[in-house]
Amino acid sequence: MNNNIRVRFAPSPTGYLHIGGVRTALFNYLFARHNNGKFILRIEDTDRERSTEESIEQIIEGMKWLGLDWDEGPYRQTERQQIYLSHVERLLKDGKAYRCYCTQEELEERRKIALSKGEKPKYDGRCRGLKNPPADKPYAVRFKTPQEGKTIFIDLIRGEVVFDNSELDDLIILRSDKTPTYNFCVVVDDATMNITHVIRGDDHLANTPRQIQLYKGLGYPLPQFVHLSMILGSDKARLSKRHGATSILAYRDMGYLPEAMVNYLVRLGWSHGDQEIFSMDELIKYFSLENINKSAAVFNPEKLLWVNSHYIKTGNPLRLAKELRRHLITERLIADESTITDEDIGKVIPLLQERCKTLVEMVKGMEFYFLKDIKYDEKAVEKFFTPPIKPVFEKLIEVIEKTEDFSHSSLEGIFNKMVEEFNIKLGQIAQPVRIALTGKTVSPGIFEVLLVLGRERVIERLKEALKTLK
RNA sequence: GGCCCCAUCGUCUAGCGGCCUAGGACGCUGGCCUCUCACGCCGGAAACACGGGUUCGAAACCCGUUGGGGCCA
Repeated sequence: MNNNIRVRFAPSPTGYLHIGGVRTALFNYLFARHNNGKFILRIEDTDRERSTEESIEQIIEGMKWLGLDWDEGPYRQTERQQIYLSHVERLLKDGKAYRCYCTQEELEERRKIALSKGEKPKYDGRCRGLKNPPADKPYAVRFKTPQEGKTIFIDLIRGEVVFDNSELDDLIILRSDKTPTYNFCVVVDDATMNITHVIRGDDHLANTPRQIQLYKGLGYPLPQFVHLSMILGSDKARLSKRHGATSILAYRDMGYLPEAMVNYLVRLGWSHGDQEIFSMDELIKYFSLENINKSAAVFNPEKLLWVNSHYIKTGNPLRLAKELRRHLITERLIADESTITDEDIGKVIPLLQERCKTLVEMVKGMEFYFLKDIKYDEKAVEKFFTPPIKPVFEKLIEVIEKTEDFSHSSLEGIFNKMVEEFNIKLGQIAQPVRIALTGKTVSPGIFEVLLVLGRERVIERLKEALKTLK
């Protein structure tokens, strides 16, 4: 309907891309896509001390991995310094801002005094109407903020929010070192980029009245504001490293799928009836701000794991193979430049889909398929490679070698016949064979393993096992 | 400390004044299935923070309390 909608995700590149940030990005993205609007990526690297190129690369890598493609940007604040400075000039010229010659030390001093008297540690506005400004002293630029009345705005998920202007002080917009400040840059950026909906974290709610005053001072129309509640850790404190991994790429490396991350994160604060699983297309179709929850949400790793296992279970093997390749390489099961195809990798995947909750687990489970030499689990050998199994293996090799039909049903028939012949239970054959073929007591179904390895490798491995039996 | 925001099972949530003796999902748990491990299937325990109003009727509306979170330094 409205194709003029423009939203942005504006991370500061001072570390990795946080999953809280991802959720904010996702909500912006879905809102834009649902409304046929534009999604803009803007890097807020004003803080040059803490911003790094590496961090910018990580943000972009994370966004791409998740499939959150942007329509414009990435813009960078460091490339927009002139724009900020010209806006400062404009405010000075219009008499809406003034030079403040107070030093850090003086301000600190006054703040302490105010605090000790039990007063608000607010700037006293002493440079506001300065008649004779000192000629050569360094100065900051402050914005003249109204001291009376109220600033009222409608937050699209919280409703009316009211702040007393007396709470606001004259905000510094340009530091004495000529660098513009955060709140000022945000407003100038959002205004000049024609952002219609500012969708961001709750932590910016209290900044909004100052920003609104800046919009007014600069004569720009106000955007709509939408403040998303925070993601908390299990102790209800703001989610941080001490709650575990918070970097999106860390989750990728732990074997989570991007569709699982998106699906889990979107359900933290947003819902569509009782539905739990959503494709990206469904999310775009259903997403709306009205269904966003006001309260903060606790990040729950168990549920994320379940969502991930769902996507592993239901994923197309070829699609999973693409994502799995990265992990096979880090686990050194295939070489970096391996020519193995996704189709090849995809052959084993169906055997593991029901059994793995992460791709890292899947890689573990696939070792038997890629490894040339099987290393036997010691305890398993002790328990299952007992003398009575020797004739069973010998017979099995013989039968498998001469069977024409190397299929699931035929193999099942062969095993069943052995069960009768040796008067044992299926498990008593399956377990030793499993160990011979995979080295472990845990694996996919035994017939599936036989099939995926193929007759030659099966016989090879059974013979190898026989050697250890003596 | 001041200001702002929030409050349904342990967790994510449905609920937008009567459909609620509160539904779903994760997790937990009892059972079934079974060649291992899983998957799956059937069942169970588990919540409207508290106190006042408003109303014929409140989980839902208003006020307060408590608790949690955020911003400002």
